[in-house]
Amino acid sequence: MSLAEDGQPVRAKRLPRAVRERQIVDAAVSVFSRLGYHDASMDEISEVAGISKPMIYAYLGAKEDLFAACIHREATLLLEAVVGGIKVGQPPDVQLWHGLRSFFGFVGEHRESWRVLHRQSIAQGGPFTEELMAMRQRAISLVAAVLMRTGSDEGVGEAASVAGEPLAAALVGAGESLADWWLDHPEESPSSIAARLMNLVWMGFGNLVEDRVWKPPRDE
Amino acid sequence: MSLAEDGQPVRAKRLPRAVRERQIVDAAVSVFSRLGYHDASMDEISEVAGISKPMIYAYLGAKEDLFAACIHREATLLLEAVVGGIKVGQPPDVQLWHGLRSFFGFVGEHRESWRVLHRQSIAQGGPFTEELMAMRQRAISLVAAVLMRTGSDEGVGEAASVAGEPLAAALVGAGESLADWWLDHPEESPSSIAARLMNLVWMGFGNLVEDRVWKPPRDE
DNA sequence: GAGTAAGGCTACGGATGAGTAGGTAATCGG
DNA sequence: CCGATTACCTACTCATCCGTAGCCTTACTC
Repeated sequence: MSLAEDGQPVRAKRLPRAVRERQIVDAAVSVFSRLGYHDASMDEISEVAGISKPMIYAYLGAKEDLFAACIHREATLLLEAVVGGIKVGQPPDVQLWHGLRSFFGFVGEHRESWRVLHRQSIAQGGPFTEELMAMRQRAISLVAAVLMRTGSDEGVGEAASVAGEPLAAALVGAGESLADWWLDHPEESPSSIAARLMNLVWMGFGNLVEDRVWKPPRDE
Repeated sequence: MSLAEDGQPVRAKRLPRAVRERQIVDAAVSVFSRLGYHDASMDEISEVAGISKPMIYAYLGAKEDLFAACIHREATLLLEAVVGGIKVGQPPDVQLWHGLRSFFGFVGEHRESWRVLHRQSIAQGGPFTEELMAMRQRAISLVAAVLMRTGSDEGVGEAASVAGEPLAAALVGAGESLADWWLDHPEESPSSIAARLMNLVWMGFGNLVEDRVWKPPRDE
């Protein structure tokens, strides 16, 4: 238990429910990220949140519910960041570029969120996967829409239009694991990571080995 | 406890240690894959293996050791499959194609192995990640070597040679998550999955949206 | 400034599951 | 055929940790 300097037990200051809920989810994301779902104990989360355990149960329910709340909040934030980064009316490669930059920008600034979101929720399976699947599906649709827009503008080829969704899935997957890889190689900048993936998926190795690379437009 | 039809307790038949160890690891892979590291209990593994729990401890040590043994065995098998699938002396795109096909072929026939290897070991972190990292690094080096060979043959461009390793990392990552995606969309064939990734990383979207696709050579 | 609702706490029950102690039966070298 | 070795088992101990019962205490409300 926490004791003040005079040895008296410390009671947390009274705060409105909304604020506490935020603090609790913050703490939970941090602990889940560091220890994983199972090794994270409700006791530790409550300690990090600066509050006692029964409050978590009162506000956010059981451990599963708490975890689901984490997933949901972080997924929403991530998607908003990516959607917000894309400017309509641009050519598709530029849209893709901005989307990737927003994505890696978010992951770079919220590594803990990403760790919980991707690694943990995938590994747990069950009810958590659904939340993640929903987000991934939205991301895939987004990418597919960008590609299809190109198609309708310029008369897309048969192969691409038929395979739009799975290709988008592959790209989203590539982004996910490159982000994972990045967790373990944190020295790179978000833009440089985004550029790597952009070159890989837009130009392809076939072009890259002959030094034909993709470059962002002037205005960045 | 297991009882025979006459109500007598059943004692497992005596078998040499090597055989039992194999059975135990087989059972462990299956249970870890289905339930995840933490929810898998040693009791259930012993039951699936058709043997009692102390035998596991006697032969393979604690739960962590058992899991590490699973990772190690499956990783070795996977890498051997991929390396064995690549024929030297072929052009780089064909080598890549064969490597991808072997990879997805293995994952398709050993979904349980892949689930343990990738999803579980990544999520657990700690000592298990190392084993996986080592394997991934070997895969990355392999891919990088294929790309670099192209470079020295045809005078590779500055961008590609500088970025060889990270690009290979991105490709390996893309393969990993496409395999993960595949776990949840099992209706596709291994070749079709491999072809998707091949097109994505070799041709790039830039080509695909204009219907320029990559096709395997005549002899498959 | 009493009443009350909402924020906060300590301390425990109960389940689960890792790991072990200590003993029995089958095989093998002599 | 007889130790000795090795395979194998049942039945526990002990720690961890989720979730809750029951009880204070602070701050608005009239």
